[in-house]
Amino acid sequence: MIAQVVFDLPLEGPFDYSIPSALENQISVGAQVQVFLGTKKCAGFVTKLADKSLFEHLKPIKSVADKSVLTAAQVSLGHSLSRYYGCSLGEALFTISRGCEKLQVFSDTVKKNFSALTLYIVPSGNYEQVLVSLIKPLTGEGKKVLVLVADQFVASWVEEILKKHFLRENCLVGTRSLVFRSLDDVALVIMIDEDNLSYKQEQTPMYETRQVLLMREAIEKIDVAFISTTPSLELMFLVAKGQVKGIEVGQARLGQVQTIDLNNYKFTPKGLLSVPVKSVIEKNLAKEEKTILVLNRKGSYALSRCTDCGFILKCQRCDAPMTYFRLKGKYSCAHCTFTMPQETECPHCRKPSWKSIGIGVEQLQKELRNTFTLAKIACFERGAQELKDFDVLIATQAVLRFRHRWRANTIVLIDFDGQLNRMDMRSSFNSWSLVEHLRVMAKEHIFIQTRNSDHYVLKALTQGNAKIFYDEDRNIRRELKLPPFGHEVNVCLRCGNQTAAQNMAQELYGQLKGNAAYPLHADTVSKKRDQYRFNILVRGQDVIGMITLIKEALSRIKRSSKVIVTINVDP
DNA sequence: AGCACGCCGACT
DNA sequence: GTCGGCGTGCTC
Repeated sequence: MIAQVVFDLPLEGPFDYSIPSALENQISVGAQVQVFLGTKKCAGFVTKLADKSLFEHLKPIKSVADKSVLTAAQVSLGHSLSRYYGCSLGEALFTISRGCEKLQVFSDTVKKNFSALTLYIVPSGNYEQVLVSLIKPLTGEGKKVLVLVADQFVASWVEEILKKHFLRENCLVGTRSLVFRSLDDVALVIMIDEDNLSYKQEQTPMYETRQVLLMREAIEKIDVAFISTTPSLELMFLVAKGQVKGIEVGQARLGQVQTIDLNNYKFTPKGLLSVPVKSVIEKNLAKEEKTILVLNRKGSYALSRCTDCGFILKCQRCDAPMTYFRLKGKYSCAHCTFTMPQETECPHCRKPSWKSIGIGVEQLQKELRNTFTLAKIACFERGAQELKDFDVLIATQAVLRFRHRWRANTIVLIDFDGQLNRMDMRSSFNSWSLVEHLRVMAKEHIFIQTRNSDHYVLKALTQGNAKIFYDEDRNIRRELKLPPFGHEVNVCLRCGNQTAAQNMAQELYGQLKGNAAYPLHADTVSKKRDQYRFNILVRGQDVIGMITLIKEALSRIKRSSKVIVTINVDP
């Protein structure tokens, strides 16, 4: 008997090893073993047992780790992950294994006869009743419930709710990697806010938690309940197809959304605050009510440039302009840690025609201080766990972490258009979803400053009608063959040496271009943290087919060891 | 990915 | 003469 073993490396494998008779009864598919790969001792997982090998001299398995045995279902999930996300089977299995490291519990297997997928749409954002009604029937029977949450803030909110209603510790609350835990003793998986962006892993394998959960459901037949304020289009599509049952719970309340059309205030002095917003802040100050101004930008200015020679200050390590921080008196890069001291003249031509342009938090702060001299104005800091006392708060969307604990009278979106007009297929969803979540925080009103009042996102928001948004966004995505109607796979090649990365990208592009079935285009040249990046985007219907195609193309070209290749499905 | 092997340039 | 740079290719 021989064992086929895979490693946590970008190597396809598997590698054959002989099984010493002393270890024979400890080795099974899913077992973790220690072996020598080349000269190094490595941990690996057994993926198959076979009678013979094509290799003549096999190394023996050195030892077996008694814990971290993967279940058959987890190994099966590993295959699905590696096929769909283009990582090696070993990388997939080690990702799964790390995801349940601290949580491996051995208890009775829960019998499952069928599975159900349900989406609870809760426009009010209050999930307490749904959570309790889902979990209550399962308590006292030794069955466990997994609750997947987007971040630590939602985790502690959910834990508080559970503590209030249930005594027994039969719920496990955790972020995305909890999706890999063994489900043998689990009766139900609840995924909260599946549309949240932090459910996407940004390292290999770049998985999407919702997708992994659906893969697991297909393999293991487990009940899954999604609870969301603004479900993703991907999930709504499954509801429309009848694969997921959709249930709307309650009505949206609070925050009425109103637009402030900036086109109507052309002749007011320039600044970030429109006349109606100023008067609302004033009213709130008089009533001692709080106002939150949302502006999704850090720093003062988007970029600094010379109005004479046109020179733009860029980061030394990245192909991106530097952001100016007026209060700190320096320029800082959004992509790395690089900073530079403030200049008073053009660093290139030394003329005084040196200007910083764009809008940001610091400018808004200055404008507020000048207009409302007596108000307590605070800025929401990124790392902040608590809110300090204020009358007017300037915040990025990170302020949403307080949405279940805390409310303001009025919320204003200062630069909604900047948000909406990003050239990104998800910018419409993200803008709409942001406001829908902010509604939970606003006691009275949400004001949106915009020049695009006719945009379907704004119509959906002001009319409080999600259907307007979903219908229009679905049509656009269908037209452009974007998810859920098609998929994108991005292959990124990065290297400190520009020509090395470029040559390999060119060669790979040549290999993929020949395959006429897939429309394809090479992407922009940019540099991040001293690494040059080239992207090749493949679009199509069948993800696994595209991944196979890319893998074949990669195996045909000669690979420079310095160039790092990453595959991102639906980035 | 990590490591060995191997083939060219500047040093005691 | 040797130390060490990194380009190439393999790991059962």
